[in-house]
Amino acid sequence: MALERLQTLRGMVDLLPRQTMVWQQVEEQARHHFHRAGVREIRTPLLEATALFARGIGEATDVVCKEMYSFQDRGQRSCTLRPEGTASVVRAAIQHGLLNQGHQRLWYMGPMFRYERPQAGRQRQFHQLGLELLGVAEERSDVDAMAMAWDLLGDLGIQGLQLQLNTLGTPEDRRCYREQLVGWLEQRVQQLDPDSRQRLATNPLRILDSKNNTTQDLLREAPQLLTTLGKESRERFEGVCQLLQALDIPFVITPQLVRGLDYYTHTAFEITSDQLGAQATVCGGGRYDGLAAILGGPPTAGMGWAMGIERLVLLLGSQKDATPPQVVLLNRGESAQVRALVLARQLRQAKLHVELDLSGATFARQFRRADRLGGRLAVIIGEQEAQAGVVKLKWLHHPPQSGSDLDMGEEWTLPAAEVSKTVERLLAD
RNA sequence: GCGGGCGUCGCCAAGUGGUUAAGGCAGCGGCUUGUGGCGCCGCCAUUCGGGGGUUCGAAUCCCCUCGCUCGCCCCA
Repeated sequence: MALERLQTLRGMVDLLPRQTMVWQQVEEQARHHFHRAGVREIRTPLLEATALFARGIGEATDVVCKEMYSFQDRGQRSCTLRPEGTASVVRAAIQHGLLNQGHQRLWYMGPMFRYERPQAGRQRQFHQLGLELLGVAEERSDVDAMAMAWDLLGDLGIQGLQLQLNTLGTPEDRRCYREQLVGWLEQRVQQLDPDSRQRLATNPLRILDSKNNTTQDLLREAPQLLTTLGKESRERFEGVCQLLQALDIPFVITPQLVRGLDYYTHTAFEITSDQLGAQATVCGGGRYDGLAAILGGPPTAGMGWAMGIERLVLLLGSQKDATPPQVVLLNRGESAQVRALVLARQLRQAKLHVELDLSGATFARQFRRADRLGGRLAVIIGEQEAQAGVVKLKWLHHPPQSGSDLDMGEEWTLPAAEVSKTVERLLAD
């Protein structure tokens, strides 16, 4: 009877060292980006009261009704691992009175959880990078937010992206349109695919997004949200489009872009890639002017988006090895090992990237490993050097072009006290 | 939740009913009692995701199960 293998839960993923380099690159880029734009970071708990998401995201949405990781804690409270970030950020802003202190420009990054069947670009624990602008209703803020997403992706060097734009109007616009659409579709139920029939009762707007071809053909004749919008909503949308044009950001209007979460109003958008397979959305977001009030706060305009970091990393072409060390410290013999330990610390305090060989293997092995690591300079301490209070220096690869006085293949012996300076000088050339 | 594909060593991978389960990479040890990037030698899966069955005999066939993966769905 074999022991049960302990491994990650389904849909949960370990990030190994060769992958974390790319993640760090994304994280750093994001930090700089937001910093330059005056957006400040907010960190909220992974665990929240279930009611926050039920109310904020919408009881009828797939996320809430089938995808949440919910459980009772020891105090019989219903808790949920956050499936997205916006509800938490708005909750925090309300709870701490941020909404009474002028508008807020906030970003976050961290794990989210949805109980779904994993596939390419979709995991049960995944990571999002998000932006929320609270307290500004201006069309300019919609565009500012979208521009930040677009430019961040651009700076990361991601190609082949498309910005898809739509408007959902006000809740009244939507309600009105929904009635029209449902009325129109009910007369044609027989022509609908089973999925869409189901949705007619639960979430009729999502039918617009159906991938069923005959349904899509049928929908060509259906009433359009864009044409049933109120005047104000329509003008607002046109304003947003013009501002995007002013920024030279290309976009396509996609009337069937509906978004899954209830809280969206007016602007809705997605940035998609043609290289991600079925899960093509890299970034999604929109305006959610009603959310703060739904969560019990002061009525507050809101605009935001989230990016899936796993999908970004997929697009970045994944893996990078660690940068090679500048110095590798080879050492063998009891007292030499102690000296090497001390020296490694000194060199690191001098801000050098130092790899200390801890294997105790023969020098031949240690050289081999140093070479494979791609180290530049070898510092060698054996018993003889340890006795004499010296170390040896040798290039592992060709010295920098500017005629270093230590030649390739040559070795210098120098007092331990001078190593730090000499190494810095050699590497600086 | 529903379909399709797959599961042999840390990684890649041969093997499709018959005695000891190829090979490569990585790792470890040696050739070289203290000098690498090359080479050579040796070691590294009593076992083929797990369980049951068929058979004289199974990694190879059947059933169940778990996991991975792709798509539907949904979205980041």
